[in-house]
Amino acid sequence: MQEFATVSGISRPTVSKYFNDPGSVRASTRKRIEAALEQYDYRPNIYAVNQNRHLTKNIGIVVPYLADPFFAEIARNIERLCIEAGFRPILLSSHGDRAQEIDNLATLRSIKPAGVLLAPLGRWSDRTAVEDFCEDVPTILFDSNIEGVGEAFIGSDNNQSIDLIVEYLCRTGEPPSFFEMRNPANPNARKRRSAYKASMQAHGHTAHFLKANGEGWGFEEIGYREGMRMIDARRIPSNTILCSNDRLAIGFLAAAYEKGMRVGRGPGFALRVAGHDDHPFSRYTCPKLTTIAQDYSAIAKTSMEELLALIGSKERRQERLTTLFAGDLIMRESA
Amino acid sequence: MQEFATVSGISRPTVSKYFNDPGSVRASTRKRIEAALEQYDYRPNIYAVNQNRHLTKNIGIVVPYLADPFFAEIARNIERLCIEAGFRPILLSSHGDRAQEIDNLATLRSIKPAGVLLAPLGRWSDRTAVEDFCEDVPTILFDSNIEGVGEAFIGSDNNQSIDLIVEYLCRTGEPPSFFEMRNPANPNARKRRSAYKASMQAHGHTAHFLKANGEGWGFEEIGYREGMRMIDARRIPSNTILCSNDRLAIGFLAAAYEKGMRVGRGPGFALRVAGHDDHPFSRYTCPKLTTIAQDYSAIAKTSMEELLALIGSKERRQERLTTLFAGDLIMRESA
DNA sequence: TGGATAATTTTACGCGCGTAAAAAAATTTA
DNA sequence: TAAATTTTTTTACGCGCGTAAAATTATCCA
Repeated sequence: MQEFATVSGISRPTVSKYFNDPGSVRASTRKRIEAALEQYDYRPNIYAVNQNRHLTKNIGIVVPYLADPFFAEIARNIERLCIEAGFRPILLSSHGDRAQEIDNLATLRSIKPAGVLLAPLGRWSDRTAVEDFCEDVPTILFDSNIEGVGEAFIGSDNNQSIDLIVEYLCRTGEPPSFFEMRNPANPNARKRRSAYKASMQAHGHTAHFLKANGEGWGFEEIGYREGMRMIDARRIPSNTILCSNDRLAIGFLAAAYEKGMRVGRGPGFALRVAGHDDHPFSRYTCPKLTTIAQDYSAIAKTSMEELLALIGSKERRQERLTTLFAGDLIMRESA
Repeated sequence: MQEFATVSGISRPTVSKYFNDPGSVRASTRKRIEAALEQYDYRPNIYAVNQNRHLTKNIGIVVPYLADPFFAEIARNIERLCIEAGFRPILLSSHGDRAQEIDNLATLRSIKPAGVLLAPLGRWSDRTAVEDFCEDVPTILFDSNIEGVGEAFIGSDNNQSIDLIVEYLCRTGEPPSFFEMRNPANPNARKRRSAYKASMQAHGHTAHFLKANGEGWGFEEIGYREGMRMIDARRIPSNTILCSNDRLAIGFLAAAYEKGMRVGRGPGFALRVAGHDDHPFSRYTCPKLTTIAQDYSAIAKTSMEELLALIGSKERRQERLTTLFAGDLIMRESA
């Protein structure tokens, strides 16, 4: 930097100021620096910069499972917003694994990020570890809530969205059974379960659950395997099935196809199947999946804004903020 | 570190040595340090460390499109191997965008990584930018080859795999037409095209191409839209279709389903459809997709090994190495 | 037990930059 | 044009660590 400052005819501290905030130097000096910059293409050493800045310009992003295109998409949104705000995103995936999530938080700690956007594993998360982390680093939770942890939570309004699709299904055919994991790791899954139950009651029907055995994040496989089992066992009392998420639905649709059950609405169809999330693949299932679209663009935007506000204010929130976005019904052929 | 060294009764340089390589200090001192470590949980400042180490312990990983589960999976494999080797993986996605790829390389430059594993966009890559980068940073290409760029390329043997599936399809039914992008961005796609042509000739058939219009990385959408168009136009001369990759096949299958064409082998089926890559979703299509499984575990492993060797040797390779792995035929219901 | 060898300590410098304080210069305002 | 204000320069220190060289200590082997 000394060299570069010399050749551009500016003092080093001024050049340093420029890189921290180009607007903080006079317009004429800024021009001179930028002119020199094109000639010599110097760039500050990121490690030296971060060592001396107490607050880095890094923002950590943690998602529970990056191989799920849903999270890949939302992460991409957040990354973009992050860069636009002048920060450097550090994307980490927990790969559905508790230990990996803890590792990721440790990694982020060492990075000394200005803030973190965390979509936790949920029930599998080490609550204490996450809590400790949130004590030290300004963190905002998204997608999956852990009550009381982090400065804020931004997610979807499962009550609204489930009621929306239950109402639709009831209005246009038999009331749906609810296909879900027996022991869902994701808090959303449990919210959706109770939302389904409440919604069914509100519409004067009794809830019926189809519980899939299995652990882990291989939802398609579980949906397929357990779907096969249930169809074989004739355990399905309704011709309408609402799946807790699209990935389960994708597996279930594969099972229904293999069993020769025609999925769709209207006469000639044996089954209606609906999902939740508007997974990127849900428009290429057979038939295309009727589902709920989460507003992940809004979730990404709000999460980022909230985090930037938190970073800017330099102090923590008094009360924890919860923001839920409504989902949209995406009507396709499956229900 | 000085403080920590004092309380653990060791000198700072020795502690520094320990963190660079725990095996480089005497067993007794190692024990003392580790004991103190549990009490005081000190950790070296990563920025100060990287500033002073000429070679950081970072390894950059760039994939062209992380929302594609195929790349998410291979990235996860590489990340794991990276950590096991004592390095820190930095995962970046180019999101199918040329400018983003250039950005990613710039980001990696600033990180001063020990080495980089790069799966380039292919035809869309800025060859000069990638070349310049590879001059400065030890880089190994995987998945997509750019001839002459990087120290090595590790990928799949498209000639072998395409011949394998063409042979299978010819042996068990009508010889396949080849469904592909008209202007494929991916070098593999072009290799597969010529491999298909050669294989068909070798089996005494003439090649026939179904060329899909469209740009970008939305292969499912393109496969669906163009599949619909071709089926409508009755442009498909064979009852067997080999798709250049699984994502196109997923879209095509959705089109076939919607058009009421039963896909599968044997009597009663209108169409056979095969893919390539063993995409994570290919086992949940309707019907399940017959395809070629790339050995991405081997690709990940070899790429990593090659890079570590490169980093270890401190000098570049004399001649560029190319390693191709054979694919396996995955027989499912679609063909 | 006495060297030979290996490991550690002491001392010191440098990495590339942020940043504070005082002095100097440039710009704006009256 | 002189004074007030803003910006830049000069000077200097510190961040937390890697690492080199010489001196010291610990360990090993015969």
